[in-house]
Amino acid sequence: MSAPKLARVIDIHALKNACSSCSLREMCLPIGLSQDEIDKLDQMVYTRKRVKRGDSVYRSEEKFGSLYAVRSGFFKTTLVMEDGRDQVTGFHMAGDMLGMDGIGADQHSCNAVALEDSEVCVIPYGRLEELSREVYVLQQHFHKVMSREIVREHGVMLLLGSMRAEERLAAFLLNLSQRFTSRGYSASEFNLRMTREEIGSYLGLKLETVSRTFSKFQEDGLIGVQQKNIRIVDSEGLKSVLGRDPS
Amino acid sequence: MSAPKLARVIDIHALKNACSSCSLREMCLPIGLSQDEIDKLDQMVYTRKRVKRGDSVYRSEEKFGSLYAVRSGFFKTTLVMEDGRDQVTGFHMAGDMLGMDGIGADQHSCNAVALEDSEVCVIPYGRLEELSREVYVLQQHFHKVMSREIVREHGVMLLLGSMRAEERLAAFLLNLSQRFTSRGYSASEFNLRMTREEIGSYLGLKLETVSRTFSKFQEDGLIGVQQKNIRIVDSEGLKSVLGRDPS
DNA sequence: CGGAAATGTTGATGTGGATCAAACCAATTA
DNA sequence: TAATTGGTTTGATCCACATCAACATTTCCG
Repeated sequence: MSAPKLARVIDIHALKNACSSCSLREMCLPIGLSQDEIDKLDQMVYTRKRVKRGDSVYRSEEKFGSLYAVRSGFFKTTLVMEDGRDQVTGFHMAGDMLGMDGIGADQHSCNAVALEDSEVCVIPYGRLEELSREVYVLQQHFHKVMSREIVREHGVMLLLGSMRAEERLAAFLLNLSQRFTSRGYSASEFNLRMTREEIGSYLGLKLETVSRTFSKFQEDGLIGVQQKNIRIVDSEGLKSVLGRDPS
Repeated sequence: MSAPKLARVIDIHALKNACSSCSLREMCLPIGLSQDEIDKLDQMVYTRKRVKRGDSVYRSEEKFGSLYAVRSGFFKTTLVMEDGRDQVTGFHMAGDMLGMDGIGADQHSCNAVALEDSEVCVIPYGRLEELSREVYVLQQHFHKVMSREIVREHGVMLLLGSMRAEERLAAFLLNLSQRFTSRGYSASEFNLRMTREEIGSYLGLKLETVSRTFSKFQEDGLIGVQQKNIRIVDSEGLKSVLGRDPS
């Protein structure tokens, strides 16, 4: 009588951890894989890890061993200069992959910090390499994920190198909105998980400038701001902030 | 009498194009491969392409098909915004890999333009995928190359987001110097292949600021500048420009 | 060669965003 | 309910870099 019960417990546990039943499978590693192939993934991704707000998944200089797929929650990645200045290099949400910076030198080169209580799937890198030699679609997909990270960073470079404060913040909001949308959340209303200072650090601005610009957007009827809550009122207007000359 | 002659011509040609005899094999794809494996590479990299100064290897939106290893010469990669503003996202020299931005969306997302007459090895991406499924060391190496590109871009983000003009230029010069060194050229004297405007675009500065900062470094005895020729006089001094507060 | 175009330098002035400073607000904790 | 803490807003002022402008130098090419 107890054996079946135990079995069921294990089943439920397996189910909970499986890529095959993950709601993110369409935007995470399993994209395009057959059932067979996803089963292989399930064997590879055998750990889930909770990360409390403020804790990190990995830190700069730490030995690299695994990639991490964000299962739930919200992360920032940061770089720190010798003199202590630091910079946010990205914000990451469910379905995003973390840790690819570590492959090249076999140690991480940034910190991945949870901005709220979160959960990641641990993907042992050696296993991923193995499996992607066997499963073509997986190899292909993994390469795309890395490539897209490169392209994402290109975009940030453009933002930091060529845009004015208002453009940066507009681009930031539109990008967040788009990413929430593609995850099935509202495009027009969401909660920021990061502080003004973190936004500023990401955008190469000071927190006061971020705050002032939010206020200006609000006055101009583009958005509604109330602390961390953002409503996008006029998304076309926001878009038109990009690439319009200073006025 | 003519057969051997022809054969020799072909040999020389093959030799010229072969990864196995390439002087860059220690910093390009062949790193760590056995003779056997390099022979396979030779079959994959069967085209060389000359690119004249000003011409591009690929352009944004173009269909992606191959990666390119810089064999000789010097390149910049650039992004263009809708409104025409453009931004240099990198400078690339012998041994560097170009085109990885194209994998994710199957089309290139930047322009790769030769800053001097150059030569690239064409690496058909499908073949690279195939081969890296067979040859573990190649897979590993390719992943490292992509990862390092991510890390390089992190560095640029830090530079653009957190450094002042002098720091940016010092970091730029030190980086160039280091890359020339690792290719066997002088660490202390080299020729810039790009204009002040291109440097400025890369560093998020105007060309006038670049020019002024060069002059200042010269006055301070850190470098010697004569148009495109740069001599690094006091590399420790240059390093100390980084992360020192405005003075 | 010589003239035009591109590139680089330097000066004078302007400005977007940084810095400094003071409240304000929301969430905890006592 | 008050006190504390971390985050946000807003105003006043400052400065690093942009902009505008004039000129110098190099490169290109008929």
